[in-house]
Amino acid sequence: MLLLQSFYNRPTLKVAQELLGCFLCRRLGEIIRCKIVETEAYCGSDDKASHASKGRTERTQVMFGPPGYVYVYLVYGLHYMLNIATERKNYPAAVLIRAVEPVNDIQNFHQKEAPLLRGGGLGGSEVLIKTNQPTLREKAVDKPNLFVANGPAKLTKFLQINKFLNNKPIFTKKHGLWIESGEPVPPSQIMRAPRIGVDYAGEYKNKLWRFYLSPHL
DNA sequence: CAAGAGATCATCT
DNA sequence: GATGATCTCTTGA
Repeated sequence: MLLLQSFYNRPTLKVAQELLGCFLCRRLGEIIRCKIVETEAYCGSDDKASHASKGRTERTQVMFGPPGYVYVYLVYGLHYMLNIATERKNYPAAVLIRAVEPVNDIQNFHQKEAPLLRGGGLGGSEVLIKTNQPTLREKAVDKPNLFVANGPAKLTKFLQINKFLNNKPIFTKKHGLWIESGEPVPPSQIMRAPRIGVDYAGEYKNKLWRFYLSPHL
């Protein structure tokens, strides 16, 4: 079932958790369906880790807009991040999608990306996969689905998400990017942790606003 | 393994 | 002019 705008018009911490287990869908010729396994919440102007803490700017206006709109921006000059605005208009908040697992057999499409799995490093979200261990490398070859998109920049690259999707609604299939509900995840399966890369955020750096499902290898 | 650096640019001061 | 809501590769123990 397609998630409608009302789904996103709720407290961001709740939306971030309920997105786990849902399916991020992208139409690129075929439809690629990916299970969402890691998210982060960015809540309000007081949240020093949030772009919105600097006030309303051209870049951050999406976060201040109505719920259910896509916020895509470039970090470190090369990586796109995928966020979805949450809560009411004028309350700046969003959920960052940090990791997904393609449901399709990725060998069937995206043949350009597949070679990266063979030789390249793994990296990715530190909680999901701990780096370059040979055993994990072998599993990556064996189960590429778990590794192609286990990081916020890796998933946007894999799904070809860039600035063209900025400010587009995700509660319709019109723009080729939408989210479908999945089996509800029991609260006991949801892990919490501090958000990544926000050491500058004062007291907010310690907030446990990152949510993920335990990796299954 | 852990730690560090490089890549590279839109955005904001 | 500085700075990242990152990833990958290299180095060195």
